[in-house]
Order: sequence, then C-alpha cells, then structure tokens
Amino acid sequence: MAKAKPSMKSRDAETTKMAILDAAELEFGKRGLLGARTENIAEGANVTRAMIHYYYDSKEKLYQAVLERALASRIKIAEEMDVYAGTPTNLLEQYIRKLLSDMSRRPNLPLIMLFEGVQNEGRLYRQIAVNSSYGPLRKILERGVQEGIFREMDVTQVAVNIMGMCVFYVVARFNLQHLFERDVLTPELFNAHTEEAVTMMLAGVLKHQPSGNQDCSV
Amino acid sequence: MAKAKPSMKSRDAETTKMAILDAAELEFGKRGLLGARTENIAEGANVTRAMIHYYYDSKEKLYQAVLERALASRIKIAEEMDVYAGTPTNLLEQYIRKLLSDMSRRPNLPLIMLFEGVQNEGRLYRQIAVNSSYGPLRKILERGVQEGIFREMDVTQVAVNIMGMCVFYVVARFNLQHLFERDVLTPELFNAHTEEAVTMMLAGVLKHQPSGNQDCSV
DNA sequence: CAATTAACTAACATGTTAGTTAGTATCCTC
DNA sequence: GAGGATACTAACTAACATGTTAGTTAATTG
Repeated sequence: MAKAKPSMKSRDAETTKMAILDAAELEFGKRGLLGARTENIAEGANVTRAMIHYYYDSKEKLYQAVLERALASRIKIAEEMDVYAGTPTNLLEQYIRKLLSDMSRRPNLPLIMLFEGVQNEGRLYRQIAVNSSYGPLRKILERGVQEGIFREMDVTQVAVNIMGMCVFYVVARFNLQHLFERDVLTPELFNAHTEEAVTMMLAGVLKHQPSGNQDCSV
Repeated sequence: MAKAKPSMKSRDAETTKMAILDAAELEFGKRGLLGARTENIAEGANVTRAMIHYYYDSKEKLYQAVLERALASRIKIAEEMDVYAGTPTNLLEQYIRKLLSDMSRRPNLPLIMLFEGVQNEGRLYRQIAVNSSYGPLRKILERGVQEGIFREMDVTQVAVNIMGMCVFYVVARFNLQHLFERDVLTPELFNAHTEEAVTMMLAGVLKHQPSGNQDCSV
C-alpha cells in the first residue's frame, strides 16, 4: 500500500528513465548517433545532461537502449501475426495495415533503424531485425504464390518493395509535407496513404489481367 | 596551347574542388550535416581540412554545394522527360527506369535529400525539389487516369508510393544487405529490383480485373 | 628565369560536446 | 522525524571539432 500513486512523485526513477528514452528516440531519429546532441535529449526530457549518464551510462548505451526498444516493437508485430490464419490476400492486407498503423504511432522508429544501417553500416542492426521485419511478409507471399493466388515473383524483392512503400512515407514525411502542403501524419492524409498503399500492393501481387483489350469482359 | 593536359597537374583547383565535393557527398550522405566530420571529408579527398575552408568557406556552405548538385541532377532528369511523348504506360515505365538507374549510379543523393528533410526539417529542401521529383510523375499519372488507361486514384499518394519503392531500396541498402546476404547494388540484384518494381508499379496503376474467378480466361 | 600568383600545409586559436564529480534536495522506512 | 538511500543539480574537465593564419611550395607568364 506504500506506493498508491507512483506517478505523482516529483522524483520517480522510472518516469525520468522513460522520459530520457523517449526524448532520445526523437533526437536519435532526427540526427542519428553521431549527430545527436545529449543536451537536446536532456532538454527534451526536462532533466540535466548528467541524468543521461546516471541512468544510461553513456550516449552510445542510451542509443542501444533506444534501438532495442524499437526492435522489440517490430518483433512484437511479427510475433502477433499468424501467417496461416486466413487467405494470403487478407493476411497481406492485415499485415500492411498493422505495420502502417504502428509506424504512424511511432514514426521515429523506422528512421532510427534506417540511420543505424547507414551510419553504423548495421553493426547493431542484424539478422534478427531483418527477420522480424521481412519474415512474416515473405511467408505470406510465398503461401500466396504456392496457392496460385499471387503471381510468380521474387518474394524477397516484392517484400522489400512493400516495406519501402510503408516506410518511405513516414521517413520522408518532412520532405513530403512540402508536396501535400501540410503534416502528412494527420489521420486524414495517413488514411489516404494507407488505402492507396493497400490497393497498390494487392494489385502488385495478385494475378490479374489488364482490362486494356476487353475481349472477354462482357 | 598553354594548358595541354590540365589533368596532369599535381595542383589543380578544379580537381581538388571536385574531390572535396565528392568526398563530402559521401560523408554527408552517411552522417548528415551535423554528424559529418570535416576530417573525414578531407581524408576522403586527400587534402587537408584547411582546403575545405579555402574552397567552400565552411562546413555548412560545402553542405549546401552538395545539396545543390544533388538537386540539379534530379531536376535534369525531370526536364529530360517529355510527359506527352508516348503512352502513359510507356512513359511511367521509362521514368521509373531512369530514376532507378540514376539512383544506382549515385546512391548517396537520395540519402542526402532524406537527411536534409529530417535534420533541417527541409529548410533547404523546398518546393523546387519536390516539384522536380514528383512533377513529371504526377503528370504522367494524371494523363493516364484522364485517358482511362489508369484506374481512379489519388495521384499524389500514388506518386509518393512509386517514389518510395525506388528510394527505399537505395537508402536502406545497408539494412537490406543482411536480407539478401550481399551488396544490393550489384547489377544482378539491382536489375531484379528494377524489374519487380516496374511490374508492381504498373500493376498498381493500370485498370485490371483479378483472375481469381476464371470465367473468361479461356 | 625572375616575379607573381595560385594551391596548399602545419600549427594554432576558439568554441562545443561528452562525460565526471562533489554536493544538495527529496523520498522512504522505522 | 532521524537516518539512510535514492534522485537530482551545477560546476567542472578533457577531448574533440571547426575555423584561422602565417608561411611554403608549385605552376604560370612576361
């Protein structure tokens, strides 16, 4: 009964640790490991820079903590997918929607993973990250091809292209806002993106015939 | 007749300027403006750090020079496209192939443009960049829809998705090499990507009917 | 082939950043 | 409500990064 309202404390280790981690996610997502400034992280978390070292020891270890949390969330999505429950078409649509909604909620994670690859040449971003991201997608696609619902394809390449459509919109959001002339993460715009993405991806994998020559359409 | 072989000079201003610009493109592409180290640029160009200031005044002005060159190359592609010469389908395919081949040749440019948006919130990456990248694409798509060859769509969203497929493969190449288990820019892999991308994009915009129920396929 | 200019270097000055430390305030338990 | 433990701060240091400057070497030209 001691700790009735732990969130009311002005000094709570867990709260500040989280505040630092969140602020770090933002800063590392914006500037990467090298470009990030600990002062910006501290400011964003409303603590002094010393707290970063108090809780996370060093800038790099804080970065690793951020990376791990990002990865964990991606792995969680992968694990939640049952790639055998449903038709490949439905599964694919479901997975894309889940992925996109997760990205809109935490739009910095894809950026951090991208940075990690580019700046550290993926030293910390290894097989596990790749597998959790592309594993379910590839399995769904493979099943679809086997069952004759999806066209013949290079499954890995198609998985990358699908992921690309999802990720690009989020990581390029600051550039894209010049194109749309407003914030692209507003529900309105993001829903439009989701629908177009789903449409394109399904069209891209399903067997189909162009309606150009209408020999048999009547 | 004085300067017969300007490239043989051991001290040539243009050569070193270019060497610095190329090295800068690499370094800024890897780490962005803040993360980039002038020493790495100098080392990459085989000159002393002072030369950077001698020719480009400051790190930031050098960055701007790199950005401008990147932008110019994108604008050039846009200008070379005649969006009225050919069918929308052919034009789209042509444009995608051109874009992709350009990116494989200079894979750091998309990265720099992405960094610019994220780190500086696109202060230097303005309307002009967006227009040159998405202008031709949107025009082609609009024409296709008007002519009834392409399905009804949100042209801007589809343009972004197409660009996303092209850009993601290149900017995420360090992550993707764990997936493909080798360099993804080798002609072999990059060609495979190009073909799958073209296939998916065309399928994504063309009017078509799924062949699921095969009433009329014989 | 001197004189002049342009390309370049090395050492230095200045500002910034990560990380440290010694001390203070707040919380919790008995 | 005393005492110990934990959360936190402010001031500092050492390392590093950018930018400067005075001097050196190579090319050009009359």
